[in-house]
Amino acid sequence: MNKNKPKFKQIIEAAVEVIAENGYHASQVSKIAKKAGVADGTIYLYFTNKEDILVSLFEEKMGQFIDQIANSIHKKQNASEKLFTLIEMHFRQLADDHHLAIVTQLELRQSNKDLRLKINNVLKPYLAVIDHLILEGIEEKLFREDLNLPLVRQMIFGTLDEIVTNWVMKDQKYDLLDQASQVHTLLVNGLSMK
Amino acid sequence: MNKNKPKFKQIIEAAVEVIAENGYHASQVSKIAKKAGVADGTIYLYFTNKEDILVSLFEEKMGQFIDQIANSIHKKQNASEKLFTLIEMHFRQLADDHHLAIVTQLELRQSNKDLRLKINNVLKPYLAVIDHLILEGIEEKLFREDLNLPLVRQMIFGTLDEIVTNWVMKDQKYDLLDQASQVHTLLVNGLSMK
Amino acid sequence: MNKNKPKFKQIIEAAVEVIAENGYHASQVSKIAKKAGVADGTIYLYFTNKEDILVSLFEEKMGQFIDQIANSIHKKQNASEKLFTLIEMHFRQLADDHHLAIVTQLELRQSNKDLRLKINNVLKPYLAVIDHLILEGIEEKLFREDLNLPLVRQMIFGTLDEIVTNWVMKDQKYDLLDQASQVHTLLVNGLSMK
Amino acid sequence: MNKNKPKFKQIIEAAVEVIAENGYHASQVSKIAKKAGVADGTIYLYFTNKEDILVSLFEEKMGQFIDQIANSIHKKQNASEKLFTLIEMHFRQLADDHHLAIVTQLELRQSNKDLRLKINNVLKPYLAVIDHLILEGIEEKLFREDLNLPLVRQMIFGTLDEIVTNWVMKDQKYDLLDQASQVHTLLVNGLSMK
DNA sequence: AATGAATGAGAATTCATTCAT
DNA sequence: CATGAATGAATTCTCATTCAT
Repeated sequence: MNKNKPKFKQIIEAAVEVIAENGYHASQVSKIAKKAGVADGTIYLYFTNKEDILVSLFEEKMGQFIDQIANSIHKKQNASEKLFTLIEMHFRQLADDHHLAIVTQLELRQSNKDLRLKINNVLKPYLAVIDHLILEGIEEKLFREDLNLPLVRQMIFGTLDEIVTNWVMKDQKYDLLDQASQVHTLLVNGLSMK
Repeated sequence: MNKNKPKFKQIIEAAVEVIAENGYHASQVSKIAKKAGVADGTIYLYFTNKEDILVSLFEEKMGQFIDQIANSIHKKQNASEKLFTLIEMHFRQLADDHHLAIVTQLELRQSNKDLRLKINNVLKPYLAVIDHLILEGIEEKLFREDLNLPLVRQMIFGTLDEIVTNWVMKDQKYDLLDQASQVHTLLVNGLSMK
Repeated sequence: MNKNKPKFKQIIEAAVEVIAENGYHASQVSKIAKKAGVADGTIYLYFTNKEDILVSLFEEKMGQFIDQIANSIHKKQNASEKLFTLIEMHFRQLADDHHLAIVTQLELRQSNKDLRLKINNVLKPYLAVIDHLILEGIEEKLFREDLNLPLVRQMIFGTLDEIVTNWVMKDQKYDLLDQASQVHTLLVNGLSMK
Repeated sequence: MNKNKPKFKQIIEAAVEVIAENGYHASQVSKIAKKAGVADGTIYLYFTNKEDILVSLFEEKMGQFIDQIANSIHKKQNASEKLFTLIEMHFRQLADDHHLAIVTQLELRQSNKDLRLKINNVLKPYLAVIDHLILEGIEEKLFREDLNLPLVRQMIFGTLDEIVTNWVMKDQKYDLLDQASQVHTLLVNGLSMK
C-alpha cells in the first residue's frame, strides 16, 4: 500500500513545509514535488490529485495528534484531569510544530467547502474523544448531568481552536502552554464567582 | 462618497447572494455584476478590485451586526443579561439571514491571509464589545476577578463561532436560537456541578 | 469651426503634456480631459475619437513646425544655406519644446499602422520643402544633377530624425543645435576627403 | 538551454508570421501558439512573457542579420567597399524576408519604451560595426579625419532605416537593392558636385 | 455646450494533470 | 516506478465611447 512507502511521507512533509512557507495558494504541486525531491508526475503515483495531498496530510498529522492525546488521556484518573491533559496536549503538539500549526490553523482553512468537509471527517475521532470525556465527567458527577453534548463539544473545540489561531496569527510570540491551566479553569468553572 | 450611493449596496447584496449560492471560488466578478444588474466595469467604479468587494461586504454587514448587538446590550442591566443578549443577537442575526451566515462562516474564510487580516480588523469592534462586557461583569462581582481578558474573549467568540459554523455546515436544519440559553449557562457556569 | 475654439487647443496642449509625462500607453482620454480641465465627454465634441486627438496634435504642431522652417528658408540665398537653416530650425524647434520632442520622436511612434499613415500625410509638406530645396540645389549647380530625389530626401530626413531621436533617448542631455553645422557638412560633402 | 530547442525557434518563426500578417496589436499569444502548433501554455515554457517573445525574436533575427553583415564586410579590402557591402547586405536581408521587414520596420516600433530600450541594446553590435568601419575609413584616408563618429553613425543608420521603412510602407513594390549603389555614393560623396 | 456615470469587449497567464519515454 | 514536457481552460480589470441630464 502506498501509504507506507517512504515517498508518501516524504511528499507530505514537503507539503507541510511548502504550505507553511508559501501559503496555501502559492503552494503549487510542482513546488511540493521539488521540495520532496521527486518529479511532478510522481506525486500522482501516490495521490489521486492535489486535494488528496492535503486530505492525506491532515489525516496523517491529525491521526498522530489524536493518538497522542487519546493515549495521554487514557492514563488520567478523572474527567477534569483528562480535560486538562487534552488541552495541554492540544496546545503542546501545535506549539512543538510551528509549520503544522500554520498549516492547520490558517492555510488549510482556505480550502473549498468540499475539502473542508473531508477535513471535518478527519476531526471526528477527536470530537469523539471530547464527547467521551464529557460523558465520563457526567458519570463521575464532576460535570452537570444536563449538559448538551454537541454544544459542550463545540464550546471546548471552538475555544481551543480560537486560542490556537490567535496565537498563530500573533506569530506564535507567546507561550501557548502557559494558557492551558487557565483555559481548563474557564471551561470547568465558567465565568462565575465560586 | 461612493458608500452611500445605491449601487454600492446593490453590488454588495448581489455579492452576498452570488457567494452564498455558488461558493467563494465560483463567484466571478461578472456573475456579481449580472446579479446586481450592472455592467462589469461599473463594479470598478465602486470598488477598487474584487477583494475590495469582499472586504466592503464584511464591513457593511458586520458594522450593522455589531451595532445591533451593541445597541441591544446597552439596554440590559448586568453583565450576565448582556452576555445572554449578545449570544442571542449573534445567533439571531445569522439565523435571520441564511445567505449571510453561509458567506461569513464558510465562504469568506477561504480568502487569503491578506483578506483575512482585513476581516479581522473589521471584527475588532465586536471583540471590544465582548471585552467591555467581561470587565463590567468583573466590576459587578458577577464574574471572577482573576479572568484573563483575551482568553475569555477567545473562549466566548470561539464558542459562538464554532456553534454557528456547525449549524451552517448542518445546513441550518435546527433552530440556532434554541441554543442561546444553554450556551449562556455554559459560558457563565462552565461544566461543573454547582 | 472647432479648430479655432479655445478648447480645441486647450485639449491638444493637455495631450502633449500628458503623453510626454506618462507615455503613450498610459495616456487615457480621461487623463487628458482632466489636465485640460474639461469633462471626458467634452473631448468628443471637438475630436471624433482618441486617434483624432493625436492626429490633430501632430497636424497642429507640425503645421507650425513646417511653417517656421519654410519661412526661414525662404529668406536664404542658396540651397546650401537653405539646407543649413532647415537643419538648424528642425533641431531648434524640438530643442525648444522638450515635451513635443518626446511626443513626436518616441511616444507617437507607438501608434498603430493606421495612425502612422496619417502622421506621414502630415509630414508630406515637410518632405516637399526638402524636395524643393534639393531641386533648387541642382539648378544652382551646387548639388549633383544625377541625384535621386526620393533617396536624397530620405537620407536627409532619416539622418535628422535619427539624430533627434538619439538626443531624446539620451534624455536631451547635450546641445542638439551644436550639431547642425557638422550635419550640414556631412550631408553636403559626405564622408570623403575633398 | 531553451534557446537551442526546436520549439524556441518554432515559436519565434510563428511570431514573425503572425505579427507581419496581423499587426503588432492584433497578435495575441494564443494566435502565435496556434500558428506554432503548440498550446498556449507551452509558450511560457520558453519565454517568460509576451514581451520576451518579441525581444527574443529581435535578438535571434538581428543576431543573424548582424553576423551576416559582419562576415561579408570582413572580406572586403577598404572602408568604401565595406560600406557598400553593409548597405547591400542590410537591404538584401530585409528584401529577402518580407515578413521580417514588416516586423522590424513597422510593427516592433509600436512597442513601449521598455521594449524599445531592449531592442536598442540588441542593435548595439550593429552600430559598433558601423563605427569600426568609419574609423577604418579615416585610417585609410578615404574618409575625412574630422568626422564626428556618433553623428556619422546616426547619418548612416538613419538613412538606411528611413529608406527601408519607406520601401516597406510602399508595400515593398520596388527593388530595394537597386538603390544600394546610389545610397553608397550619397553617403560617401554627399550632395555636392565633384 | 457640457457633463460624467455607465458601459462591455477583450487578452495574458497560471498550474493541476497527463502520458510517452 | 519515475520522469517532466506539454497541455488548455478559465478570469480579472481597463478604458474608449455614449447619452441622459
